[in-house]
Amino acid sequence: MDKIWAKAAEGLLSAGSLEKMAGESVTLHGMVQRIRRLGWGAFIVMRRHDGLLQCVIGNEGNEKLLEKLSEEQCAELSGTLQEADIKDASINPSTVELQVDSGRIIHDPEVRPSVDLAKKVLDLHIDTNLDLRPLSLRHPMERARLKVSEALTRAFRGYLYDQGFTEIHTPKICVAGAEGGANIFTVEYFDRKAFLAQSPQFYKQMGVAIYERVTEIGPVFRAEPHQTSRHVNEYTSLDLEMGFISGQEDVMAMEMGYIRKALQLLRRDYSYQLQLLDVNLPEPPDWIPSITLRDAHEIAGEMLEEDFSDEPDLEPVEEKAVCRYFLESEGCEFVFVTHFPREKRPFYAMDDPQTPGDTLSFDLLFRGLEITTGGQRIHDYDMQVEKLRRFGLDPNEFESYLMAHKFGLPPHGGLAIGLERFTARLLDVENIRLTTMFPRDVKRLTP
RNA sequence: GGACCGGUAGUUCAAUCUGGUCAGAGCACCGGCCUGUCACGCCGGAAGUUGCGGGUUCGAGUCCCGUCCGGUCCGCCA
Repeated sequence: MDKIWAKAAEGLLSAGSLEKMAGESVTLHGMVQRIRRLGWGAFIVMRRHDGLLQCVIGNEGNEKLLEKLSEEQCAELSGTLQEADIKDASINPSTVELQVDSGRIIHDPEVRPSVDLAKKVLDLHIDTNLDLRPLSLRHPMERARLKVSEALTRAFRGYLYDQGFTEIHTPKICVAGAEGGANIFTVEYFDRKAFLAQSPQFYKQMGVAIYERVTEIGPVFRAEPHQTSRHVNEYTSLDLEMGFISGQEDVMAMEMGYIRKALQLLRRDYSYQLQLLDVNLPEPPDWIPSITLRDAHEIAGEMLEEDFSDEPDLEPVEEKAVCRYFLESEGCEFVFVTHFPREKRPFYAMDDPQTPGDTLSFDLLFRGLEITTGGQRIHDYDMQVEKLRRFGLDPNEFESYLMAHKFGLPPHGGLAIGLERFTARLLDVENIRLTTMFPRDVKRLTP
């Protein structure tokens, strides 16, 4: 019998700890990001798990290594960590570099990279970038984007856990769709047809009666044949649903709390990525303006000198105009829009008793793009059955869902944030495919 | 599903409108030089069936038709 010792894991060096190790002898692994050869030797920039590290190697005694060294090799370098004056922090966010004594190539790639990963900015056509995703994501700036995306999920988990939410995992293979309108993918399920989840909505609502507050981070699938920079057919949804709310404002406040947390976490733990990507991070807001859809149409109408009052939803140009208005007037980059008409919202949306025809629902706009939809849901069984009928749906087909209502549900509401969209607007990236690791769209199923 | 745009070295682009020294540049690559670079620098070299098929023409990357592939935007939505 062999034994795997838990403490063995502690022997793995992290780049974060290297700064404190100046003067020590270490052996480090990494992949060769770039090589700058000079007459006396070379600078080797090693790509490691959380950053880059400059390594200095002289010719003497290392002739063979230097001759064979090339990009994307896996290498092991031994030497002394020493203080370094690094001009460009994107090369090395640390304050040390490795003075190499010896090294070896652990693995040599079959072919050289077909794109120039050593460039500071990976200047690729989006199509080339996506086709070569396993390679292009190795570039420091490309992988930094997904690191920011990680921060947003970390903050979501952490904040909601602190607020008493339970993280759940709901099925992605379903018997029916939750969202009206959006097309749904069909899959073969043994001898039956099943569908890919468009949203964890039903299960979140059931979860409210179980844990009172639930959250899920998971994939959702939309079979819409759209071809735009803000749509993909599989994306990551940051979901929450909470019981005993007094109104949708409670849900909106919870979202604000999360956003503040996310921005604080980014500032605290992701300064390397933010600097590398030259991110203009918003100040954590103390409040966010909230307007009705009618007001939004009016504001957009004035900004664009066009009449939107008959539109049931916000046009993309309106989203941009409304955001510009509140940035200029209030200095705020977030805007809530509320009271969407009944026909534009799913059957589980609570109707507003004050303004017939409207629902207690909201969107959150950020930098010109809708990144969230949420609202109060129907908790009363009779009310839900009646609304299903009004939508032309058969309540019998929603029997397992309606069990939640039938056996009692607290007043509740929730929301869903599009992770890739939030990340893209935060980073000022035009196409959400670039904030998706392996995007799925109408044309793309690989890599 | 609709509208518009594009496809030229490994890669990012120029030359297309106005057909004729128009097969060009940067980076990557190969060779040489460089004792601190940091998107290193300097000198030299190799690299393209201009997506594919057809047509017009003395001549097509360029104009026309077809076809394949892709992008942007709209409907819808996160």
